[in-house]
Amino acid sequence: MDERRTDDRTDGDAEAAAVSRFVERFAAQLVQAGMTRMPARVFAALLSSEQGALTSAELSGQLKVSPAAVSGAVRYLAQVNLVSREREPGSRRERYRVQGDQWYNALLERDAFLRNWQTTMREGVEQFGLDTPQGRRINETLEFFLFLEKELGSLMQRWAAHRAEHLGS
Amino acid sequence: MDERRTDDRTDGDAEAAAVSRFVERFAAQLVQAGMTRMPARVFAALLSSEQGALTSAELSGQLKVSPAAVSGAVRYLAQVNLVSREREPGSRRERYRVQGDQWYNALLERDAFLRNWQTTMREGVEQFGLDTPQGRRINETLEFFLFLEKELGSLMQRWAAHRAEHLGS
DNA sequence: CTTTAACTTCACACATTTCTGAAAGAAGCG
DNA sequence: CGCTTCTTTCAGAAATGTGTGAAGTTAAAG
Repeated sequence: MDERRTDDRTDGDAEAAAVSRFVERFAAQLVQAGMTRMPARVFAALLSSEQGALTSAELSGQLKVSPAAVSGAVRYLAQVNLVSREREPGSRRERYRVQGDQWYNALLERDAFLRNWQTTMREGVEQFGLDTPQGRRINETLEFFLFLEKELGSLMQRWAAHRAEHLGS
Repeated sequence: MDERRTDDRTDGDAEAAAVSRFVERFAAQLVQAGMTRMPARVFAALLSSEQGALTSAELSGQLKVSPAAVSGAVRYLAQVNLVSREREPGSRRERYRVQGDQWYNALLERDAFLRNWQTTMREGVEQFGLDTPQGRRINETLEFFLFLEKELGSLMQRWAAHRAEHLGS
């Protein structure tokens, strides 16, 4: 173990820089996977925060972006259930928190995608008919999506079990 | 069954329009899932083609885009193993073909993603340490990715079995 | 070895996306 | 009930991405 966290707060700046490196690197990978930049950065920052929650001002400062940008990013993240909003009682400050079951939800959200794709494929099969090569090819894709939907359900159940066994929370 | 394929080639235009609708719709969904537009359109067109393969000129004409655009799209698709290039012997024409195991490969390609993410998460865990909430949170994410990698492997095996059983090819 | 057909590369124009600053909108506090 | 503080909305500037046309490259055919 090298220079990680020089005991609590001996050097806040270096610590902050290290956090920033991790945040930006993770965010970049999320972007690569299709997420837009600002939501990715906000999500990474929240995941790296001690409490798993930060205020708008904290995010704005840490990521060096305007409050408006944070607002937009949070709106998106809340919509896809990766982040929840908390009103701190007795203040107009709002805290944004990463969901404990973040990726779980993110994957489940893929189900909606799969449904849409299945619909499209079904229409394709109808249009071309199973007596054409195209029709059969598209039908196989449809079968794959159906298979995937079924499998992802049980996969997430196994994850929930695995998680409960290995980790307290 | 309504107006699908009025027996072979009675009305090529209407048929072409119907194909185009399917292609564009499917492409739009691929775009929504993160693929760039032109590769998505090319892939959808190939999937809907009778032979599962088209020449550059055919794609260019059908999608109403320049050869340059097709070239770029195909380069990408070949890179991610969704399409293979075939040289028609005795002609400078090239045919692009959808892989039979398209989605299979697309998913396997995700493995590379997972590895990268795992690396980043491991660094995060090291940086924060398991004695911090952040560290534990990031560690759980790492565990999830490890779990996912393992599960996806067996999932694809099951698909291969399922496919072999239900379909001839 | 030249011609010609097909594909590719590259610079640029157009379109889209993304973030900011300013103004308006909520919500506690005096 | 108005003041203050935080958040959101919106128009526009800046950055980014995407497809085209023209020139360049490769390879078959004469």
